[in-house]
Amino acid sequence: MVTPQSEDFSKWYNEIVYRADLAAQSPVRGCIIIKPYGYEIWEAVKNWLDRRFKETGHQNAYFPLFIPESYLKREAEHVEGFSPELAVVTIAGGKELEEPLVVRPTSETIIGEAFSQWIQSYRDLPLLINQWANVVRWELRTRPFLRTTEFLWQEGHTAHTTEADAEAETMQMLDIYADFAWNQAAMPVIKGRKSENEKFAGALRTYTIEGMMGDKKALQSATSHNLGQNFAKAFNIKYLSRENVEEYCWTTSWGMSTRIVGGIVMTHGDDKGLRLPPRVAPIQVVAVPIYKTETEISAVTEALQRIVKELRGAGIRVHIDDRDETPGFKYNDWEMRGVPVRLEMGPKDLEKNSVVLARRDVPGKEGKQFVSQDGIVQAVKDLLDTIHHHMLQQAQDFTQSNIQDVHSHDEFKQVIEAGYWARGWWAGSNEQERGIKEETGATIRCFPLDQPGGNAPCFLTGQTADRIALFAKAY
RNA sequence: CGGGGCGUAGCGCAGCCCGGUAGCGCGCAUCGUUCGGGUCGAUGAGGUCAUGGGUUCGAAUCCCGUCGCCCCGACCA
Repeated sequence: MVTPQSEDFSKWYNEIVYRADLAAQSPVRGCIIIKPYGYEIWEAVKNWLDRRFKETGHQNAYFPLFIPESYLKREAEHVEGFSPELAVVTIAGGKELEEPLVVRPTSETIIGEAFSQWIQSYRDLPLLINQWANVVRWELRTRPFLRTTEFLWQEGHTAHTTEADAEAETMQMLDIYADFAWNQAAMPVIKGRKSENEKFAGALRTYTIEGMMGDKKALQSATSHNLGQNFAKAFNIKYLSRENVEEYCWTTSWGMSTRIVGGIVMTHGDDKGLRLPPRVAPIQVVAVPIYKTETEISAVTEALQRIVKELRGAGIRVHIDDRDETPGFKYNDWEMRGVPVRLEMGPKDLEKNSVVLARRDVPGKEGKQFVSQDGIVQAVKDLLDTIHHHMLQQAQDFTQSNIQDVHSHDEFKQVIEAGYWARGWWAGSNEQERGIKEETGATIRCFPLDQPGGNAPCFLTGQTADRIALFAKAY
């Protein structure tokens, strides 16, 4: 049995990560071993995103893990933002290095340097590059997947001729992330813009998708930055325009990381374990044969093999659990590991030409149904789809019912104190935003892109505000 | 960096106060049994007790130091 979410969410999360076999602790502080089952979820993320990146004209490349320390310093805000969490190599090959190398915390700088050489003319633009990589940030507090010292991600880096083009790229990638979250991971994230305090170090504007986890804390699930000309100026990324004038590029960067695996766990998991959204689940259907005698074993196995072959032929990811354990043990085991559909087949099914399909998202008898073996492929496909939508709907209901509108400072404090997200008109300063954080622990998660429009008084200052902000405690 | 906890079998822990040469549960292996919601039994394998030093005839246990990891905060994807 796992610690119930209601008792200690954090403890629940840790237990799930290890017991569902997603990851293991490593000998290195803050670093985890991503085990095959967890890595397969990441591969699902990766494969989907990679396809979308390529469809939208991006190409993959790979840049060095090490970055000359001086590069980081070329963009003032950037170095200030990242220097506290850098790992720096000062000795290599038994000798002290002339210039220390930082292990990349992100690659704007070294890619910016490359871009400055690659780009000469407006004909070279837009330049659309992505890299799949590991990065290192020496965070003070780590948690499996959500914040590890080393993590995997993709970082897109692009250069454009105009601010409008850069902004369009930034939004396009944000939309792809949101598409992934909603339609693959069944996470109803909210798209929005970061406040000045929360934006990426060195960016002009940062956009984010924010998701509500099972404990109502917010998780920044991906970000997309319009870097303006900040990095172009710092790294001399210039092009010659059609009019033969030298101009600075407008650049963007955007990323999603292995953090999303933690987000999936915390969005969907329950007290029986993990619940994986079907489209990212490494195993979509686990087949459990049921039998008593030798004759039954061969009969059931044979029929099951046939069904599984059919399902696999249709592109469904099926695993047969033929371990020498009792069915009950297997049910619990696969529920812990979050497999969306369990297919049971036993002697009774052979007689009736049926199988049992059990849904992970609907507990107990209610989620079980007998289905004819004829048309099993379509039935399973439909069921996986139904499960996806049901999980999305559940998460959406949960998110919506835990966001409260606030109109005054007192109301705000109560709402945050009670663990909800607060939504309210905001015209406060950066200072006042920091004050709120100090006072309640909540930060502006974003200014949602979806705004009501018009004006209303700021809940804190009473001044006329032209936009609403979402506040929450965050991971 | 502040606060707390923990290092003993693959995992989770007991033993330590009151020194005498290591034990329980799970897991693992083999055999049998069971099998539509965590079967049951038998046998067996597996440990430099984190590490350095000290006290002692004798240290997992007492004393001093070191290292590491985890959890809670501040920093952050």
